[in-house]
Amino acid sequence: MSAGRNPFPSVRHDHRACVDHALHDAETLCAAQGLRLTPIRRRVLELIWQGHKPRGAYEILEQLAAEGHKPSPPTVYRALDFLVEHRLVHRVNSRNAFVGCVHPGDPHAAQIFICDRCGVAVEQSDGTLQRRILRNAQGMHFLVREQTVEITGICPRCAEHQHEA
Amino acid sequence: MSAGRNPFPSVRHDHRACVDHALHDAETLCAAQGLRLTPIRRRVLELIWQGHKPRGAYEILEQLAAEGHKPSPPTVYRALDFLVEHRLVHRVNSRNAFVGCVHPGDPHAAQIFICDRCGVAVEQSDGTLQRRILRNAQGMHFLVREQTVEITGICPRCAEHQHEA
DNA sequence: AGATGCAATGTTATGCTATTACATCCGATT
DNA sequence: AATCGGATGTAATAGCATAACATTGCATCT
Repeated sequence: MSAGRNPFPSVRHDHRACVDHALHDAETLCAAQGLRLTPIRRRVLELIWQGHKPRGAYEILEQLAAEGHKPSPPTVYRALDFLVEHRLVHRVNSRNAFVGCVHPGDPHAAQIFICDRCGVAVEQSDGTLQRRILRNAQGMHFLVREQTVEITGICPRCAEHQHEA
Repeated sequence: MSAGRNPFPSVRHDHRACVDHALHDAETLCAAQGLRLTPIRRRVLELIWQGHKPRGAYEILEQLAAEGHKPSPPTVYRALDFLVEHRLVHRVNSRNAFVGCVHPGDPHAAQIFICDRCGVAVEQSDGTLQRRILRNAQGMHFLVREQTVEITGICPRCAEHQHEA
């Protein structure tokens, strides 16, 4: 997945490795925690990892249907719920979509950067930022359950190629 | 609106003052910028400010219908688009809802704290936090268009009364 | 007045996102 | 075999948002 020190995935990165890595991590994590990575859950995770762009539930649904499974919405949403709950994917609220988590199982608070042009999303976990949010919350006696930080804009690759196309 | 130094609105705060203030600010801002705060836009803003809980578009729609207006979804969404665009309200992505902005017209990046129990949302604008996000983005050559920070949890009042109810 | 242009609103239909409620299946345990 | 619980199947519906096109109403120019 890496393409130098910029976390944005290069066009040329070995994406198969991303997928393999994600699935392997998921299997390890589920085995360790006694969770069942069923075929559907595994397949949904795999579809989410087809790229670095957040995928909608119905997009996944259609791909499964194209394969002959023809599941119904609850089936997909249940798989997504499982994956989100166990921190294998992040929900991207600003897009109503789901993207693979790069630190699976880790109870981190991610910051997600999403490109308006190409749709690619990358995740960062700035502990300092996270702590600042927690500190602000404490300052008003607010008990944090979840924090979501989503930043939209133009990714480096699209910025470079802005003159083209 | 203020209830001491904690930004969470007290049960006893003078909410009429919140609404009056918000509407007055909106009128001033629209006048200054040559924008038209039409009756529908004004009414939608007023409905959003009926409380400090984010309100859904269809919730607003139903209230308007109850008053005899019977608008259709696009009418409400157009008003909401206007209010969001001109920074009179914030969209709360994690709830698909809209809440009044306490710094109308100001191009700030807000952090919104939302109580899971009572639904109240309050807004903070921590410049340090905002700059940290921008700095992180710059670090990966990402051009920020918009940043949304939403924190869910339990507000101070609900935390106090957790033993009750 | 009449013509023109533009922003706002009305109207109809539809698309996309998500959940409720209930039935069935299947493997593990007793 | 009986039972139990988690996972999945199925049908219906709820909730959120927009596309496409018609109409209105006001400002401006002639």
